[in-house]
Amino acid sequence: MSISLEEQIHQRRANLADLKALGIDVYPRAFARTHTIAALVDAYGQRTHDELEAERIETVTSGRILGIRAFGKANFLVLSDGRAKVQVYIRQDSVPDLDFKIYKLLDFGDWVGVEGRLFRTRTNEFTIWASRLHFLAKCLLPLPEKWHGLTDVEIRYRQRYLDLIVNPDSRRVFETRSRIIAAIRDFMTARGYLEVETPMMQPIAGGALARPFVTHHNTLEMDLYLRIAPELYLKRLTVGGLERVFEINRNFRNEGISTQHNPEFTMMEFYEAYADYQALMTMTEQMIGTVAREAIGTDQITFGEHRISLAAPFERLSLRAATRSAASRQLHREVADADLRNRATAAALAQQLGIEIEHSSGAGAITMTIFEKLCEDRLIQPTFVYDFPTEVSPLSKQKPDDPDTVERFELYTGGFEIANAFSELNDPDEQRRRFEAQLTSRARGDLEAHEMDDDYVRALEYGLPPTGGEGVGVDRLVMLLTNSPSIRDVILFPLMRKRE
RNA sequence: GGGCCCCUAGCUCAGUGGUAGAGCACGUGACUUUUAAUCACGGUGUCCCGGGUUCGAUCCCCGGGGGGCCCA
Repeated sequence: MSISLEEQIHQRRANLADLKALGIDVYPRAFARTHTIAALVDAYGQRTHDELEAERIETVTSGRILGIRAFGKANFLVLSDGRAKVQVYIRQDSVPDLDFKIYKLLDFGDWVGVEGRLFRTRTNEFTIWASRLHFLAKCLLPLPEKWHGLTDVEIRYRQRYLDLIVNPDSRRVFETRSRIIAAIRDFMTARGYLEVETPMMQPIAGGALARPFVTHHNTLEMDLYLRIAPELYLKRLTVGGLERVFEINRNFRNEGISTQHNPEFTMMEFYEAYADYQALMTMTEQMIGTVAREAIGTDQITFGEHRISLAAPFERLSLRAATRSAASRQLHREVADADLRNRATAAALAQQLGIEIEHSSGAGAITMTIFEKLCEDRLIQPTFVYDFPTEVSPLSKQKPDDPDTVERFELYTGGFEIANAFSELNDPDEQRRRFEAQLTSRARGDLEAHEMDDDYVRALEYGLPPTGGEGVGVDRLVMLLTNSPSIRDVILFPLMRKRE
């Protein structure tokens, strides 16, 4: 009697041993098939019973057993190649004796190859009438149940292979993710961008305001950071004359984990000489719509309870105006632009709104905090929020008539940020002053403040042309386009605590 | 880091202060076009871990672990 898990595994191992005893190679090297299951279903799945009988189509295919219906001398397997399923009919008098013995030793989850003819059963099911059965690999552990599938999110993330075996929707998310990245790459290369790769291990973690992971190179005896952004290296390339560059790669930020944050995440970051942030807004709304249409066939999406249009043009909203308007509504009085530009009045405003702020925050950081609290999760339709405080944007170029404000925007959709862009600061003297201001913040205790990067300033001294740059959060874009509520649903192996 | 919730069979889930159940899966048998196959028989377990209360804890209490959601 095989009942407990141990006994089920034992039974499967016994079946494997019996297969070996039949003299077959139970771990064969290769298997030549004429069709994948998906190709079979695509090509012939619509054929009628009479058409299949007339054409007598022979096929060789393979997959994992996801169903066994046994009737003694007439048996049915359901095979899956992950994208499609097909039924296989195994009659004792239609296959060699050896193959029928193999059939008797099969378990749910095993990999097999099948040769046979396509037909439709009495119940009109598209089926392969097997003439040969080949054993390809054993599944030694019982799989999750076929009807309810696997819903335990912890197992889905830790053992993604099980999720992929039994939850076709999960596989579809990652197929869509692949198409999204391909569509982004196509969009960029079609516009003359060069795809590059820059260091993931950096001696100075620059290009963003975030805490880095630290690592160490043994023979160089050098501490290194996993990059928080590729920004400063990509702009060095623009200094070097690469006028349009992009990189799709991982960033690492040593901060909290949430439905919108994984410590490692994928960014598409690009720089375009002679473009400013206005040009990037136009390009971004084209890119998002194009990628959506290419990856999922439409720019009209459902995200949770929302219907969202990703068709250009997107809404445009000044950061301070959006913040003032939300604060005014909540306090039932008119909040002035000046209130956001002075630390004392901005701090007072935050207090009235019941929003906590950091001691190291100046007026700009306080404005950002208020914006994030009051506005961010209400920005459901794609919206460019533009003109950020200089204080929180050490790498962005100021507006010509307003040194407190930089030419920067973030794109919000579905209630979260999916892109961040600006006209790049290319004045080396101003850049050095900004880094020094960041060092002051750091001294006051802001662990996310930017470090000094002398070589980057030196690169600017050689001359960076007017340039616009942007980072697009690929994982979050995938969340939107696959209607996934958590970033862990679009990352194959999200970071989890160690087990045991 | 804080709050709330969850952890029971391989999976999906019930349940109880008296020693644990269902469906699927699994085993045996019947069945040569079934399809969540059916029928008969069989019945799985560190009730997340540790401690406490109790005659007795899977259940109540305390601590810990892992996960989810919300907040930071």
